[in-house]
Amino acid sequence: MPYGFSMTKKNTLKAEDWIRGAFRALGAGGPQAIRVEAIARNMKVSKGSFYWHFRDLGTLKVAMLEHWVDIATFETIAKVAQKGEGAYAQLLSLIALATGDQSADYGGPRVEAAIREWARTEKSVAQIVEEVEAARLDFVASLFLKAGADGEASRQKARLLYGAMIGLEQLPGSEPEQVRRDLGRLLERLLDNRA
Amino acid sequence: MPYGFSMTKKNTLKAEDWIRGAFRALGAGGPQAIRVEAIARNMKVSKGSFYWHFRDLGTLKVAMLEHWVDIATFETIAKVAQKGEGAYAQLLSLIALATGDQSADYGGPRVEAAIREWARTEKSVAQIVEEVEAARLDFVASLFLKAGADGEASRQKARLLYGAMIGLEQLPGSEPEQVRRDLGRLLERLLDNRA
DNA sequence: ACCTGAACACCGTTCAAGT
DNA sequence: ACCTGAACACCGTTCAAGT
Repeated sequence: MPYGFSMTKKNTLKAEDWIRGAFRALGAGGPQAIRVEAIARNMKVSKGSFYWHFRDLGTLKVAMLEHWVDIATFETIAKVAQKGEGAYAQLLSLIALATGDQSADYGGPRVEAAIREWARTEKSVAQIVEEVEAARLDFVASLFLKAGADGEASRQKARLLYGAMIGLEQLPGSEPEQVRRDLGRLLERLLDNRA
Repeated sequence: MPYGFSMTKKNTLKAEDWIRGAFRALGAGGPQAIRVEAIARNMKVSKGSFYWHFRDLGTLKVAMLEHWVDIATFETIAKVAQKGEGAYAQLLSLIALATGDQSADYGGPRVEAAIREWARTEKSVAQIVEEVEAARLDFVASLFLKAGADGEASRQKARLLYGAMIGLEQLPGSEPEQVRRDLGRLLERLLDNRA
């Protein structure tokens, strides 16, 4: 059995498994669904287990946000940057990363929306989201720059593309493929140096 | 017995008594101290009583904020406006109202600070506080206008006085009389039309 | 090392029953 | 009309005891 799929493996958890479980709860039920007891129930484990891995609920939340910052910003940026096939291909793969992976453990549109909702009610979270957003915009702008736009135009195009990503994902009933197609079209318009 | 002081009266409460109890909790323990059980304990009454007066905790919170808007804005403004002894006296009585009444049931610096803290974590509250702040600034500016300042200067002076009120009150260990004296001095400088 | 299970001290909400 | 008291279904946290 070469690839260790998910063969029910062992039943001992790591802190990361709790973080994964917490993200599932966040994506499914929003920020206030991050509760020790409920997550434990879903993981079919006693809540006492949680306290072996974390000091308390606050620590888990901080860990979640750190994780999210890494995955949702740096790791994604790194993945796209490593493709190194030119700006257009990189922008396309960014769109794919941002719209896909609904089943992803730590991310995907559902978690993104939940974190935005979280930020609406907790200022510490709002601050983190703001920073992530700035980093993402900078990165997208850098790709447009590489594609030939000048400084100001690249930031403008980045805002349009990124704004559309957020907005389209939050449109009720928008399917991932639809969103990806729309974003692809927008991207073409933005790269098309007319107007 | 002409004046009904607080002769332990009867023991039947009204919705308003719960609101008063909730404000005491807010002033003493901050926004997250607004809990049915804890307030009931302090009022020496069963928490079941609460549910005769309010549908749920959320309803109480909404009622508190409505009350606060009335008291902290319109009622104060009305009180000051009715003095009608000229702008200077009105500004002084505004300062007295804003700095005094630490023991007030629904207001005073302590509650003001707690509500500001509440606004930091709940956006609906933040919005209300913003509106109240705008109304207060408008009113203070109107007094400076009446005192002879022109439009822009009156708004500037209003911001300075109101900002100082908030800031001085939050200074750790600042006594009400000290704050009132400082604000009085600032007021003189602001009315003094040099500079 | 990792987890269970029970315990503790809280919550909000409901509701029959009392006055 | 207003309140009590108990009940229910939750919480977070701790900790001895198990493996």
